[in-house]
Amino acid sequence: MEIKKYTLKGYTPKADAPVATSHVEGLNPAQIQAVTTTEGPVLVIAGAGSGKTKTLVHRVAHLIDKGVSPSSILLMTFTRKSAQNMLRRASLIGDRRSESVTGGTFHSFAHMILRQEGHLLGYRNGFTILDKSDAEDLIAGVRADMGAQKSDKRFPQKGTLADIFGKHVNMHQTIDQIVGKECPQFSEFSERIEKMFAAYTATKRRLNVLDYDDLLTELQRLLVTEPELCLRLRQRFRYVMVDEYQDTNLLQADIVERLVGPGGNIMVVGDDAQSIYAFRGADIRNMTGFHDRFPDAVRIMLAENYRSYQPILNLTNAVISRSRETFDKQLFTSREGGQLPVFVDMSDIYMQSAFVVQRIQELHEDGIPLSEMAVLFRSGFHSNDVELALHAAGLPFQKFGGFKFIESAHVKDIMAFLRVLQNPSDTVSWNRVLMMFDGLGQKTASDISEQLVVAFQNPPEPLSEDSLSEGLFAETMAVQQNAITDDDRLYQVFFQFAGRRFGSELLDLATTLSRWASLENPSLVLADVLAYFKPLFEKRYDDAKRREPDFDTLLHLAAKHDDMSAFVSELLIDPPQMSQVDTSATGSESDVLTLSTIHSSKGLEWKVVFILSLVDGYLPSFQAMGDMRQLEEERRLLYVAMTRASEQLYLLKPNVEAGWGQRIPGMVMSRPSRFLMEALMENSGLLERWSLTPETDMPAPDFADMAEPSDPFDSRDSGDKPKRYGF
DNA sequence: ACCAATGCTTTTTTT
DNA sequence: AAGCATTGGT
Repeated sequence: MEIKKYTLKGYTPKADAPVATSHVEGLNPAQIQAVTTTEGPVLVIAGAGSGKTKTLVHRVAHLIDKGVSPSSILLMTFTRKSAQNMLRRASLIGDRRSESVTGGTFHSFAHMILRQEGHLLGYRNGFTILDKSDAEDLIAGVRADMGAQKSDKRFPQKGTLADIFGKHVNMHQTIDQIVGKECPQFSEFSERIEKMFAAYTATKRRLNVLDYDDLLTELQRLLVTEPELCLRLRQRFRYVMVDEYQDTNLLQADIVERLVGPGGNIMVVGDDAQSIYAFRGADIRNMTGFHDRFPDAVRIMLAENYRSYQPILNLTNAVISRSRETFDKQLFTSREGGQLPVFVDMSDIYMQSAFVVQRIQELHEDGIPLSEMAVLFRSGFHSNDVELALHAAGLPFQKFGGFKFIESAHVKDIMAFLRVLQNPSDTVSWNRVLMMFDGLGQKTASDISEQLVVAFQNPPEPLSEDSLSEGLFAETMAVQQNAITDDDRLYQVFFQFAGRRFGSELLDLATTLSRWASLENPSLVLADVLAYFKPLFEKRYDDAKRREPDFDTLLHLAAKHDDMSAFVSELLIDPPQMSQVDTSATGSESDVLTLSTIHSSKGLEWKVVFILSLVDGYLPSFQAMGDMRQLEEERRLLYVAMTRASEQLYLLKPNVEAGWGQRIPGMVMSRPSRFLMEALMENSGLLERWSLTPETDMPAPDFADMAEPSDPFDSRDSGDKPKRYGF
């Protein structure tokens, strides 16, 4: 008889009685050492699937069990979601106190501190966060102000400038060094670029905005310039743990070091073989040089794999062992059996989609839930065709990575309204809002927003400084300068434009904004904003119908917050990573397939994993070819993807037309990823090859020209019979 | 001078 | 799908 599950809403179990047994049961010796070495610096090298999360979870529980206050534990993870997951798990084996552990990303932690202490650096209360494209817009403004013509191809574009600035702050190198290394063709401009960086930084201050990198640099500045605060934080967070340490950059390591202080308790966990974020400044020396920073660090290695069957590990080990760098661990497992990873080549991506759909349906019918299967790929758009096929087949899925909905233009429009409420000096958002009106373009918009900045930085009735204590003064100023309610500064500025085509709309906007500012609840404000925005929206986007469902998504997110500013900033700092959901088939979200970029799949696992388009040019990607270090990162990317699988791994290689790219148009990429080829040089038996046969009796495509003779994929020397696979 | 519509190109990966 | 440059309209 089947037992139906029934969830009691609003009911959470009482805290378990304190467990007498220690939190080391079911752990191996290395894991136990990691859990129980609580004092001093500890470096844990944790291979893929080695129970890293479990170890961290047990360590939190163990610390609390020992009497450490949960509020003195800080857990830094890659996404806030994974921090929450861990703490939830810790509460299951320990007690609910672990839920009050502080956990999150570097950025969210920095944000939290800056909201509390940012005034020490001169930030006003409602500072807003610039995402990448906002930052680029602002940089474009600076670039123009400093006399670079837009069309001046010889001077770096705004995106390039943003990259240079980002690397400069994250990698502890001068702009000149970065330019020389990353884009030597711009070397002659490095002085001007440096000046622009200074101007950009000054502008952000003036506008009371921070970009992503500022969250980190400003936290660092705070720790340096406010020794008292630094000490206070050290005393508060006595036990610091950092997950995915291989993907941190020098700036983050510096923050950790200051936060921990000499003699502090720090555990970092990472895997040098899974470092995949060097492109944004991650530096593996944080791990390899950990001993130099913390000379008495204890080093622990977790190499036993509890996730995958041996045949999968054999292949992943072969892939990573060809790396230029040396990794001193080979994963092993005691999980017996398991099937060989499967390699399938196809004539095109449509065949690939058909295979994915059909195989998933079969496995699903065999009883594997969709939630235990994932389709992984290098870049967001690689899954486009598979998505169509899944939709047509009625298979529900969710997609992670690639384009995020928070970045789409219409969502940014909506958020711009909320952001000017929070920070009336945010000209980037003002420009977005203002340009929605007919007859109001870039020039007028930036004129108006510049006036607004001035107006809001000079309150109509300045307070006399000596009448108030210093602290109270700062606080009052902050409130004054951010209040859009009950003052006529908006009207004063907008009124100058009353005669223009958009004049009446502007005055209406001022009234509307004041009304919103008086509402507290994010859901209420958002609902009102959406109603106001809708006519503008429909005029602006000819595909408005397709975009409109996002209104509901946004309302849904707003409902989770009761504070406006928390809603606005968290959407940027901790964006919902899901970029697309298709549950049209079932209407429910209980059992859905995962599609994900490899980057977003980090730390997760599935029984069955498909890796799409394992073709040279996609993985490794074209852009990475020609640079040894980037190429090695691509290899590790493949390693990460393959080690997500616990039971079945399917490697798919369609021929791909390089339609749009830098490369020769019409070129067909048909060679399997070089990393696979290399891995199979010594032992081609690590894989099983399937060949696909169309249901109709069409002649099989000819792959003979795809491979060179020495190629392990050459069908001429594959002795075993290819498996027939019908469509 | 400024705005808006059009047509071309460009697409890694993410906090 | 969004950015960029061009062009035509006010």
